[in-house]
Amino acid sequence: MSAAAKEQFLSRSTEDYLKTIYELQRSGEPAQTSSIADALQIAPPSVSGMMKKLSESGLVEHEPYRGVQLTGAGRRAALRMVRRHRIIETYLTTKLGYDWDSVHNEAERLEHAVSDELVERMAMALGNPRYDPHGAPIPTKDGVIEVPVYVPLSEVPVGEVAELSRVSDRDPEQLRFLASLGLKPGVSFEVLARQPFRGPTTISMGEPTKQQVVGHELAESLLCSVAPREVG
Amino acid sequence: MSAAAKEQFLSRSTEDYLKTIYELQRSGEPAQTSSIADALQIAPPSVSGMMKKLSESGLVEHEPYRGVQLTGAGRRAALRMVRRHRIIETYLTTKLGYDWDSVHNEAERLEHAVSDELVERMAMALGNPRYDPHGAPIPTKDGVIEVPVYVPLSEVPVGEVAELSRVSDRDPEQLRFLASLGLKPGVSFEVLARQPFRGPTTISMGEPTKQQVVGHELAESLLCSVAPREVG
DNA sequence: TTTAAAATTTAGGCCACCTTAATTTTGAGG
DNA sequence: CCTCAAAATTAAGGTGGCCTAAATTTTAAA
Repeated sequence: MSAAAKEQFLSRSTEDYLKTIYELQRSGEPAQTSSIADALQIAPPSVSGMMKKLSESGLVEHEPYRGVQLTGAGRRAALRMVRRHRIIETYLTTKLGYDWDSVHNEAERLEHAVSDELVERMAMALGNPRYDPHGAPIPTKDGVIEVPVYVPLSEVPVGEVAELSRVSDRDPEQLRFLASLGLKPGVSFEVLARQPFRGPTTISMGEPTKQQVVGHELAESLLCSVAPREVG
Repeated sequence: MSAAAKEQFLSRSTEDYLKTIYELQRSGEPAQTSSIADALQIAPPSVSGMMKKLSESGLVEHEPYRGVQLTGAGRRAALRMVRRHRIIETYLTTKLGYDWDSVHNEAERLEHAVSDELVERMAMALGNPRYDPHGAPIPTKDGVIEVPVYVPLSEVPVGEVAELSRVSDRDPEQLRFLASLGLKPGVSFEVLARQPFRGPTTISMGEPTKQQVVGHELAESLLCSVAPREVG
């Protein structure tokens, strides 16, 4: 009776915890209780309790006072949720006319209610997309996810040409603002200038070419791909 | 502060109870505890407990030992769920290639997770349909529902021409069987014969015309519209 | 009219998940 | 090495929603 055999039922709450841990743990470090509590808007003791249960279920490894890491099973379950979330976001924007700033909340609820079959049907209808509307990679059905290397706009060197690859889907207001600037994944631009002391970055983009000034905080959350320089 | 003002949050469980009561109460009679328990696959005492809570919330009127009836607010909430369910079923069959026998369970989960906005977007994408794939009328956004008069096939007089209007969405096997016979809402047929003692009904339908024999139990669940006879 | 069967409610308990308050562990600075 | 604030855990308690067993009410049949 292997661990893979018991494809257990996970509560909505458990699914949320796993997805959150996955996202916090992307840096490789164990996820801390307080970060999880923060992300889920829950009191820390609730997290402690749940961590004990999750580790008894073999979904995380919990070293008390140190944090948790997903096990293989936990990671698979988390990636399943991530796939659902991103497929749903893509479907809602592409097929039902949602704006990219309003899909996150809807997906947050739907991801717990859809069946695997529905997810795959949506993916099929979309032509198995690889990225969601915010530029985030969509894990495959078998839990494989691309791990791109991003550089925040705030760190793209002046003079460089880069492409905006990914933005956070969390803040609707920020997304509406980005849309108003024409800043969405896939857009190319050149970094013209950057002021020191966490100052704004100036870029040029679009057709006809236009200059934009982007504040430091916002620039930090705009993840870009820089064309890799030839190694000479 | 009118009762309509407090558009309260309803738990998933509450939504299920209200929808069930609505469906049981269609005859006009109060819904009985045991019927509700039966429909929701729940023990009767659990229902009693919930009835007390629902009546304290003003969603039902509970006369102990006699059953419950929806209040205005309860009925509105129930119809909202019915609309969701039927819009979702229609969307899944029309836009995502689901068969009519598999949409019920999916809708049963999704109806609790979708937002009003998503429901309306789906309805819009479908052109505001009036009936779901099983022929059931879809309530409007404001809670108005058509109440057609049906005659079960088992009671349509021999010699009559009628149209199949509605079938139950509950039993996937029955739905697959009906599909294999070509029996779906909208199909017209003539009743050729019926055996007594709850025997089968024979109908002719289709192009080219074909005869079908339908057992009594199945015939009871096939709701038909008979062209109203001229009053002469 | 009595009384057994059926339906319902009350009583008491369990589980999942959340809370606040108290306690323990950790690790940075003196 | 010691102190102490921050972080995490344990303890204790609440709510929602379900259960079973027992008590009660209704019903319908003898």
